Amino acid sequence: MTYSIAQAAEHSGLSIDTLRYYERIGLVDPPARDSGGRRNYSDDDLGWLVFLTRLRTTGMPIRMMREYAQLRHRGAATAGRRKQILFEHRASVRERIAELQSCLEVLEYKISHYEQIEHTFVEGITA
Amino acid sequence: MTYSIAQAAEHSGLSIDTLRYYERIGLVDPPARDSGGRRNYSDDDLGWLVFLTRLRTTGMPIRMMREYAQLRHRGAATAGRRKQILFEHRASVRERIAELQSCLEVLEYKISHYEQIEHTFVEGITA
DNA sequence: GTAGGAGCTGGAGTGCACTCCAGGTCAACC
DNA sequence: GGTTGACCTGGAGTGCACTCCAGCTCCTAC
Repeated sequence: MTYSIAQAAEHSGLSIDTLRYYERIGLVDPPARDSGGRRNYSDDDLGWLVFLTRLRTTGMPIRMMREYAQLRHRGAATAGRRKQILFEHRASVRERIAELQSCLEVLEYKISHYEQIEHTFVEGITA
Repeated sequence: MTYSIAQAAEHSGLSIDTLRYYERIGLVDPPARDSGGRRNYSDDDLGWLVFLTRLRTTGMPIRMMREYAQLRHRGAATAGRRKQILFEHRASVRERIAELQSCLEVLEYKISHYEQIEHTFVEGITA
């Protein structure tokens, strides 16, 4: 099964321009082409694209994704290093979640502060 | 108690340049100045700066922080709108956390995959 | 009184990750 | 065979959030 660039974009959630951009910078291997020179993405290509979007969503910088892509290209011998990258990235994602949760608490506090103001205001009216 | 720009930077975790930049774009009110024209940040100024860093950490875009800052400047009448902004932002932070957590699962899965490869490899050696 | 260091200003430059564009090709349908 | 629409290329442009710089002033300590 092969997919046009529009279908690959649809499936991965990336834009067509971003797909071509990722190819240019070496994040994805150039996909096969049809007789007219158009890209034909394979299921494997799509799988990799989807994985990339996960890494991107978690804030991995493109240069690190590229390093990972290049290691992957060099085969099984690089599995250790790839695992290490994911390992470190997992730690940073966990940190990020913790950071967001702590900021969330500040937000909760502020919101409750506004709710208290509103409450006081309503009491002021009814009193 | 007042603070130099270096102290304000230290306390807020923002750089000196960023403090001046935030002032230029209207994110923070111009602080008082000493006789030599140097900025003197008050405790209130620092509190606001710290709150801004929380919003920034959670990914609030600067234009939204600026809207909030402007509303704040207009006083109590805008409290409702400010609360609404925080409310909506809280929802987006929660979504972001959920998104990160779901990507974290993919990462866990990938890492366990690499661990399985290593395991197989070790078995291959010892067998 | 001068050397050094912190701070000042307006404006230019940076890095990231896209996003858009002009001008072209190609296949299919009417 | 002409039009339409998807896709192609290389390269330029965008938006965000800083970050850096030159050239200056001011205060302090020697």
